[in-house]
Amino acid sequence: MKYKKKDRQNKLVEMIEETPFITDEELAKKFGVSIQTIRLDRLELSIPELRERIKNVANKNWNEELRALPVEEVIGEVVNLELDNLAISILDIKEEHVFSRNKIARGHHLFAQANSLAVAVINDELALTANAEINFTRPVKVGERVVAKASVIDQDKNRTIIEVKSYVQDELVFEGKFYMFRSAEK
Amino acid sequence: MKYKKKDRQNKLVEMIEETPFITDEELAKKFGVSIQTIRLDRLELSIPELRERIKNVANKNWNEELRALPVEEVIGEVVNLELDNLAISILDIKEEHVFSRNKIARGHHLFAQANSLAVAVINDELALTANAEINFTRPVKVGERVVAKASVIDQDKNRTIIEVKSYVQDELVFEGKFYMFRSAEK
DNA sequence: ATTACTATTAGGACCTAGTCATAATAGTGG
DNA sequence: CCACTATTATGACTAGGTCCTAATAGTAAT
Repeated sequence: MKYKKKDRQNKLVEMIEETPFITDEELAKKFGVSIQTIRLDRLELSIPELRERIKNVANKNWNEELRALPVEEVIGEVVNLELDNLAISILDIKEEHVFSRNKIARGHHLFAQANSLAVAVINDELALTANAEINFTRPVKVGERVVAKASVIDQDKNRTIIEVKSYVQDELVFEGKFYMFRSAEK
Repeated sequence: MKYKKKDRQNKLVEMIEETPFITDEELAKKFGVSIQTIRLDRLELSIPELRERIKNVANKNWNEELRALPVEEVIGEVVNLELDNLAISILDIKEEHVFSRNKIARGHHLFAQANSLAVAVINDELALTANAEINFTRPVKVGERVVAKASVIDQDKNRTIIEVKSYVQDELVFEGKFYMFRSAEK
């Protein structure tokens, strides 16, 4: 009974993350408490109201700085982007990313995050991966947050070399060198 | 004389398309008319209210995030599997696999097909990709069918090397060498 | 049991960005 | 001037909240 509040608040955070388009009223019903309690919880947890949450999700897609490349084409969430220079994205490893047997992330998700970030950082309509050398340096488990950092390390007429390093906390979990084709020269 | 009704409505459509997060009040100011006029205009043009517009953008974003990568065990359909020897899978490239701009398949899908096939061919509970060298030899377009063939080319105590070649018809579109870890020895 | 404290619930005033319905007024064409 | 459209005004109502105050319930320590 003592931890009831805590438990509820933890579940609340989870639930709102999963289905952010949920009203206080619906939440109150699900938890069997009053709307006021839900609102107190949100206040304590600094979770904004429904409309703000919707706006945030919508804004992700409408961020003017990111409009060079449609954001939905990047795996993970882009948190920083300087075209032709560097980019950073975050991918939270969830159940759907891992092998059910051992809860280790499937390689192709880490690859997808890195590869799509490499595409995003290139300021070009047509950016294609020609080849890549990649390394999975440490297994990533469910619940971990992978931060991928892409940086352009070489660039000539129509080829760009991009290095992507992905970390969980300070630990390197993936690194890759991507050789990309561009349509136009710089 | 300001804008005529028709003109204003045309401009209105444009403006809302450009900056969908604009209130009727702001629109009224921009056009120098009353809020009611703007609302009549929206009614005639069947443009939903601000909150609905935001919700639409948000929903689009949300759906696209959810379909980032398919969740199935193996990406593509396995048509042949001999454990510790070879495996073949087919992946039909659809709209959701390609860049909207040029209809070319995103590299990570080809990688995912190859990598998950490499995992599948290994007769082991725990098979992880350690590193890989990959080559995208030809862009794959929407509508094409990619056939991936994985074959074990070397195997020792707890490492397996797998070569995957992917074809569209007879054309090689992707090749990769995957260095995989296994938990148990053979 | 009394006090202290947290947790929960309740209520009201106010807010934004609308909806819908009704009515009055302005501007223009014939 | 009349008819008609366009515009504006007004009021009642809505969802999904915020913010503030106040009452009550439950538990813990003295």
